Amino acid sequence: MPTRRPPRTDVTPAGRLDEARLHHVLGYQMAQATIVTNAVFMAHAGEPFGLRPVEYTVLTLIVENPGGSLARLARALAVTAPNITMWIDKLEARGLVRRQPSATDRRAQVLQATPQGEALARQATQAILEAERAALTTLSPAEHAMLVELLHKVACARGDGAG
Amino acid sequence: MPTRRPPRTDVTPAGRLDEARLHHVLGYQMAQATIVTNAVFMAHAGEPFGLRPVEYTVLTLIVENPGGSLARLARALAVTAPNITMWIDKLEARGLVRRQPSATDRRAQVLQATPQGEALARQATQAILEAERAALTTLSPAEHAMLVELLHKVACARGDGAG
DNA sequence: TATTGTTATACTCTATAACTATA
DNA sequence: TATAGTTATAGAGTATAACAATA
Repeated sequence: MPTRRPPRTDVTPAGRLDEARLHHVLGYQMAQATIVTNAVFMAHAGEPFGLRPVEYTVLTLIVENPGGSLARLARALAVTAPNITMWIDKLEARGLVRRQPSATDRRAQVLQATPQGEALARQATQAILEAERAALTTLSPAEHAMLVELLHKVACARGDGAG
Repeated sequence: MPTRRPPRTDVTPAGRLDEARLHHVLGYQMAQATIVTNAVFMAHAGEPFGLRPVEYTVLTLIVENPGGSLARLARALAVTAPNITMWIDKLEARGLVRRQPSATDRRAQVLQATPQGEALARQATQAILEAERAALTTLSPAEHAMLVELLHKVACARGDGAG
């Protein structure tokens, strides 16, 4: 007679550890899922294109919002001003984005992606979308789409007392 | 006549930036949502109980899996061995967990939470669950539960070619 | 030969403080 | 007085390499 094991539905994906109460903590599940999405990003976009997650996000937000300032970018990503300065420095040194003086506010700098930056962002996004779809066969297309929307709703809770 | 603004459904929660293509990148939405869950954790569990996110997770996994090894914990959290050693050092110095020699493997150390560690983990989990529920009024209870399950499915994709 | 755990070390990333310039 | 951006500096966190002990 084989050893009986109690049925388990709550386990960590890799470490085979119980997570009975932890299972319902959203922050914990976010961290565990981020392990997967980070690995997908690094393998299919980060390493091929030489981009860190933050660099990719910053670059793409600039591509999709030409003419934005560094301060607005810092708020969007919840990072500090010196931090954004550093990442823009790196992207500018690689010729992916450009700083230009704002026409309306002489304190501010306006950001714009170069043609190379736009091309890189487009290729990276394409690669990530395909890689995520391929990696997450555990989710149906409908579930995948629903997850994205639910996460967006969570993100929109920002400012409502969460941070 | 007021200035006309084009209707926008895809914007960053805080920075008011378009994210048309970025919107469908799961890793990006994960990062944005993590800003919220991290803030909730820090405000209601991290600062009150003096716990970093990793510390909370490590402690709770030990509470729910007494007798596990450091190596297994490292795999569960996808962190390196020296990293786990450091976090266990900190938790042990605070009297929250204990290391004990394994009875079956003389290389391994077995981890166990102290009564104080168990109490702290229980209180912290309670606080997080309540705080997340309170902060995410933008999600219905059903959506909240579904989000947790979808994230769990994503996390379970680990090892299937994602990392 | 692989695995467990530790130490030492370096690197990445982030945060804080102080500053200039402009609103 | 507040905001935009930069610089300098310190701190947190992580990774790598090398090692000892055991499987």
